[in-house]
Amino acid sequence: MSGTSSAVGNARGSERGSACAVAVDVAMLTIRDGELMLLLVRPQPRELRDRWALPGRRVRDEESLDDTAHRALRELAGLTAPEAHLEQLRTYGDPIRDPRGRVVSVAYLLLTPTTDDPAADTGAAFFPVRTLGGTGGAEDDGDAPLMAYDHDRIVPDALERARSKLEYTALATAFVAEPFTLGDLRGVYEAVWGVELDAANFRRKVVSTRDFVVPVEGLAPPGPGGGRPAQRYRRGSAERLHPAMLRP
Amino acid sequence: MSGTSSAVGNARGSERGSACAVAVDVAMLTIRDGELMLLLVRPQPRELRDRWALPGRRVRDEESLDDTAHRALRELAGLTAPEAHLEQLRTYGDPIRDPRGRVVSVAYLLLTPTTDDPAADTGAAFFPVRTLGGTGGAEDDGDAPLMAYDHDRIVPDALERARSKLEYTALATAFVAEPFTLGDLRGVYEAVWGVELDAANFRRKVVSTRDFVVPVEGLAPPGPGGGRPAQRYRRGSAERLHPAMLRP
DNA sequence: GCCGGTTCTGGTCACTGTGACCAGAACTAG
DNA sequence: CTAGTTCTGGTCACAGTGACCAGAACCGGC
Repeated sequence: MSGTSSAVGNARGSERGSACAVAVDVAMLTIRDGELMLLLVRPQPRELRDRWALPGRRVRDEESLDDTAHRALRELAGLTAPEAHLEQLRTYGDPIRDPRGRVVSVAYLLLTPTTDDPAADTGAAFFPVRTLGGTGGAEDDGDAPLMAYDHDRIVPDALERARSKLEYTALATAFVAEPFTLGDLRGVYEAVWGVELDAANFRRKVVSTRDFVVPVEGLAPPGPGGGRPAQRYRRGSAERLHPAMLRP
Repeated sequence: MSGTSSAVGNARGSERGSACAVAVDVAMLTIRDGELMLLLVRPQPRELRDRWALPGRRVRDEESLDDTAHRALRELAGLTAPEAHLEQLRTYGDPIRDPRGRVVSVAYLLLTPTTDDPAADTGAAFFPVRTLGGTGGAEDDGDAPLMAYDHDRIVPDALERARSKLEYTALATAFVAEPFTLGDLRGVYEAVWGVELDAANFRRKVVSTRDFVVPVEGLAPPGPGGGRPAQRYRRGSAERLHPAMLRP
């Protein structure tokens, strides 16, 4: 960023850098009904109206990249995600992407507890990741939503990032609202990884990791179907898991 | 990248995206005499001539980001790194960085076996990472080279990426030329992590990881001071380490 | 040739963390 | 009350690791 590169200094004149457009695309993940969901919007170009895309906006002069990410969600889906975890995924900069000119896109990953539905007039919607195809899910079937641009390359990267970060960081807590139970947290891992975990072993691991979660007053009532009431927890201060919790 | 973001579609006119400059900065790491080294160059702006910077160039219209990274090395240090591992680190895009205008910089990490010295007329040089300060090295002393722009934020990120990637990938082999010995490979870990490893345990771990390294014909002669000749190896096809080799 | 120092290679042993599994606690639904 | 559910706590066998030891194969100096 800033200061970027010695090239800038020398030149403006002598260096042949073009003024590419810079955009931010956001892969917003959340969990609904035990399923990992991704937010998609309708691209604005006429010829792409039958496809889906990650919400994305051009970066403004005075705006940080993180701010652009939040603005994209607000403007294109009517959503705000103040509690969310936002991190850069990577930057996609192939010269040949959009015939109308070069746009370098900084992709972001956003993890958040279940939020409101997208504003109806935006046409945005949450899709179960399982149905997207080519994402490691079970149903790589044909009726996956068709993606615009190169977003079918960004989405798998975002999912892989989220899945691997759950292994060695305490980021799973970004998906649940406080207070939560260990069952809620286990549900996060199961939804993101698409596997079933042993409740007892999961509990042992989480509780034995210092400051991963801290118990708070009170018990959570069982869901429909019964079960013993569960201890409530809130996020702890730990950021990394040592050793990692590897997916099966 | 491409296709970047629905924003592009709608607008060009209606969307208020500015045409930021896009640059690539490269953190080139290699190992010399058992020490981890970072390539730095002299910034071109007059007022920054007493500082050091990562080699960086503006991205050209027709050029991929990866190509820009290689060109920066070639033009600013006279170096080519065909065998190297090149990966994106992250993108630095704070609005306030260079007073002359906004430049979004895509930082790259490049790992390579020991190469030639930089071309003398470029003023580029390799610095022991240990002497850079604030990088987890032992000597965070005052006479660390002064960095230009925000490159003092990029460098620690690059080092942390390299250190953590050695834990869970087979990337250490990117630092050694083939054929190599397990002692060479152990030297990579020791240089990057700044620790000493037990030779026997390291050997057990590496050899037991399928396709991490594969033995080749012949023994490497001992260095000065003696020692038993060592088996030669080449890189295997494995990319990830299961389970990870954690730094002590 | 001998001897200490070096590195490489192969082995043992105790300990940690994990997966598989079991069982009781505490609830819901019928 | 009973069957089914989830939560919580426990055992056991096993894999991987760190610490350590010892022999193999080389060097240099005496």
